[in-house]
Amino acid sequence: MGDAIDVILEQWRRERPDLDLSALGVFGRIMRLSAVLTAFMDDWCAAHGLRAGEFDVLTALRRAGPAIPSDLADALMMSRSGMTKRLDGLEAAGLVARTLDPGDRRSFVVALTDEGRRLIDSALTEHAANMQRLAEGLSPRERAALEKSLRTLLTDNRLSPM
Amino acid sequence: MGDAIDVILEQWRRERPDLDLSALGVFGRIMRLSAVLTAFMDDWCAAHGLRAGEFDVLTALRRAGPAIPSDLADALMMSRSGMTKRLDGLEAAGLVARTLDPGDRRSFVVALTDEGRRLIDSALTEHAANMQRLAEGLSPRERAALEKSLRTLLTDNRLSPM
DNA sequence: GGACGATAATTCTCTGGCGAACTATCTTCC
DNA sequence: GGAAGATAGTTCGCCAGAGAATTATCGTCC
Repeated sequence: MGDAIDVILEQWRRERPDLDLSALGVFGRIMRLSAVLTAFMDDWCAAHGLRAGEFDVLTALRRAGPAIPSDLADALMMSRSGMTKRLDGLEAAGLVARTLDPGDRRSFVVALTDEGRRLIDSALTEHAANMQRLAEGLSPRERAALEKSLRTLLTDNRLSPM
Repeated sequence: MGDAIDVILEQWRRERPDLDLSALGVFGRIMRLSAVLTAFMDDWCAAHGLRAGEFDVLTALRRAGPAIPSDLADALMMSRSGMTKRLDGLEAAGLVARTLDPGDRRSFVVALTDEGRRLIDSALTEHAANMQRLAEGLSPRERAALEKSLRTLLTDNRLSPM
């Protein structure tokens, strides 16, 4: 009835009973789920001829509309240089287009091409079904409570100081 | 009263009302929390003269005792070649030692050195306090429910097929 | 007991992403 | 209106980690 994290917590209880590492019951599982989800998305994207990072850019553009590279980088919590590379690849693949930003000559507006929009729209249907299926193990009630707790952790950000 | 994921869900509702992407309320937050936690650990480890990956190896050895590189790689869900590199660094830093495995001449037993053990034992105290503090926003009740739901997601693994 | 497939670790190569520099443009402030 | 700092995007160099290939050893099966 336990998972890998239960084993780890038990090991800590044995080796360092003086420490309370029980919070790893939450954060350890979050990290592991993230790793598992990442691996899943990598595979799934590869099967659709995309890299996971590219999929993220396409979905961001699809749901929020055209954006400048800096805002995309912020939204995806990554560096601007990394975003430059991703956009290079997506542009070479004909999935996005950089056009001049009329309001700021330092910048560009990135938008989906027709092909990019078609691709992401068709992939999204399957993606939604995948996500739905992954969450099936939880009752609606549990899912709501889970979301609420995760939002709490994200929101009151006790991470900054140290 | 919303976070970044609430915004994203609202955007999807507007742009693709035909799709049910509500499961992103769970998985999006898990991915974001993981990114935030990773950034936190990177900074904190750097302040202690370690890389986050090295910290993971040291804690694995500390709680589970000496192990061979393959098992360490599996436990940390990473490749063996990556583990070789990490161990090279840790060995050069004098924090772990590879000794011959008497039972299998293909392999080595990796163990903490005295210095490695001292380092990780002292870091762990602060680490436990950090984790404890990060979870403070949740009541014990909420935390238990959160752990249960996360364990469910980890355990009934609907990820494999496609 | 020898052949053959599995496993352990390493090396090599490749790649995605980060940070630091750099250029161009914008904004602000006197 | 011009100097000074901030911001946008890119380039460059670097690094951690993945995967393929390699070598050595183990385990198994006849």
